[in-house]
Amino acid sequence: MTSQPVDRLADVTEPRWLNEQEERAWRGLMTMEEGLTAFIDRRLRTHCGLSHADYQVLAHLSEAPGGRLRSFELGDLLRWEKSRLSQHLSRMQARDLVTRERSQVDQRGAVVTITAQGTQLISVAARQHVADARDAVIDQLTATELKTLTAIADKVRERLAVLDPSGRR
Amino acid sequence: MTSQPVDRLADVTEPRWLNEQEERAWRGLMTMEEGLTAFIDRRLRTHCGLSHADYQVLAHLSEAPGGRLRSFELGDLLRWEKSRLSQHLSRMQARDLVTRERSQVDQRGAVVTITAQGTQLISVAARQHVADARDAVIDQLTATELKTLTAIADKVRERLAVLDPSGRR
DNA sequence: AGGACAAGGTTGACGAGTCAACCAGTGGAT
DNA sequence: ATCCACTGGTTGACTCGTCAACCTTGTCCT
Repeated sequence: MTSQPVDRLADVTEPRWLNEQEERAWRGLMTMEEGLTAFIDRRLRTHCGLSHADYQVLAHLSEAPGGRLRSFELGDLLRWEKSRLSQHLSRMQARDLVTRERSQVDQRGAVVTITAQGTQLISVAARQHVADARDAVIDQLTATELKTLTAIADKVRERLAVLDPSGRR
Repeated sequence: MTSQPVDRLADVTEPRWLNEQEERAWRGLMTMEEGLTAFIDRRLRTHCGLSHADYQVLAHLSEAPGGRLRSFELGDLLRWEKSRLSQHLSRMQARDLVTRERSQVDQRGAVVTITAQGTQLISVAARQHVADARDAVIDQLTATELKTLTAIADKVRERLAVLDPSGRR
């Protein structure tokens, strides 16, 4: 629109674009991500009646001692906004997957507990989930690729923590 | 590659759980995905006022000859449901990022065109996007990792196409 | 030509996520 | 004891994605 002093804004106006190899990697990653999340969610939904979000909530609860967690602990594990968690738990409570009570220790707080039905469901869903994970990803890769993938994920997560410390919360 | 009948039956009751290495890879991948999509979307939103979805629409349009595409072509590129596309385009049209007209060739169809403002915005956003992609992922990885990542993404996408042919459409 | 069926899009209702505002309880400082 | 900031959670309004129903136009078959 308006003419600018070129040198000062050099990297704003002309960044280092991706070369062919980088472009392929980036597009591939984005497309894989979209496809994979859609796939996982769809399978869980149609085979178990759980969304991926439901699954994650129940998974964390079922791994916790007594199948119960404080709301904020759950939120930290999931890295969800508190309002999202609150609303989601309301819906899950209505479906009899979890219960909520006031904490005895801290009157502000809520304790979330997985129900028998929730426990039942997550046990089926976990089998489905691991089978899908194998089928779509894990079993498709060599041992080397698996190791590299882990390394990549570690690096990126670490980097994101630096770039975006708030990280959705 | 595919499991035998016997395995399939066994899978239902007691699947092959993930070993430690596999578990780390899978959890790492999931967490990276969530973090990365959140990051990309947040940056685009706060720096350019575009959601990632907006970005993808405009990117495809700006790469098309004349900055225009039939609705269904756009849908195929994005792999979006047609209703999602329709609703999203309505919102983008209201924000003066695209226009829609009836196709002359096929009276059923719509032709979507990027506006001047849309062109302006995508050019800024693309710079932001590539900078973020570098910063969070590309520049963090070695050449080998980048190559392996591409290979992994290719394999997974290919596998997903087999497992989930509908693939969100 | 006529009728069935498919293709391209739109709409409405609903489930889900985000943001900002809010409320109640907690825990210091003074 | 009182004031005040912080923490843990909930609510309401808005945006976004999905599903099913629907309408119009094109296509094919006879």
